[in-house]
Amino acid sequence: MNGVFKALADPTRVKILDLLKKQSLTAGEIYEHFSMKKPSISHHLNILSGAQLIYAEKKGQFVHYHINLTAIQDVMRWAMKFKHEGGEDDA
Amino acid sequence: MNGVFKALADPTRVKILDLLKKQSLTAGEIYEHFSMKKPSISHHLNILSGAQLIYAEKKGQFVHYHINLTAIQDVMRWAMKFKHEGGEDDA
DNA sequence: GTAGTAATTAGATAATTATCTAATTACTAA
DNA sequence: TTAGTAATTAGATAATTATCTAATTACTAC
Repeated sequence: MNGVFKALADPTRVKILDLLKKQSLTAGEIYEHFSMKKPSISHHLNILSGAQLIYAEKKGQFVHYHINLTAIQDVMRWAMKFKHEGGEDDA
Repeated sequence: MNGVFKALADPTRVKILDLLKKQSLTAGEIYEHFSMKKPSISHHLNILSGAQLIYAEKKGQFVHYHINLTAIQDVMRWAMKFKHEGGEDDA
């Protein structure tokens, strides 16, 4: 989970996730939504991929990025487990 | 949410939350579970407080820290909303 | 008040991370 | 095979963050 939280700790990356949950996009299309340079976007995409929050699919010279909701579900389960199975003294 | 994710992005802080979900502890008691120095723990407690993940209660010369499950619930809702109300094209 | 303990604040340093420019890889199309 | 486009990698720099020591604040008890 640490990689996921680290990935989510940057607003640029959360914004990328918000874009990708609406529709899959190429690296270039993602880039268009930001004011930073392409290599910086690549860097963020790389961190998101590392955390399994997105995955890449190469098509010709384009790289399409897709959301991976499994990782989001992991966050949900982490929070749920924390909240409900949290402070038992006698497990 | 960004403050919360930033707070969760450090393993020490998540471990503190794990301790506090079992029971409330003083700063000193929390400190005992780690190998780093007290001011570093203070720093982490401060970040967790800032993210509303914990809150402090001063009692004499001790400061008792308590978990705040509301912030955890916010994480849960964020993930749930992301997952389920996510990619509508026509809202 | 003075000594002792709990905790934080201040200030410095080291480690990490975000961003940039320049160079490179991979593919497309004439 | 050369020119053009998409994307990443390499390497440098700036900003942020984690940690430390030293100093300070706040409280307790004699």
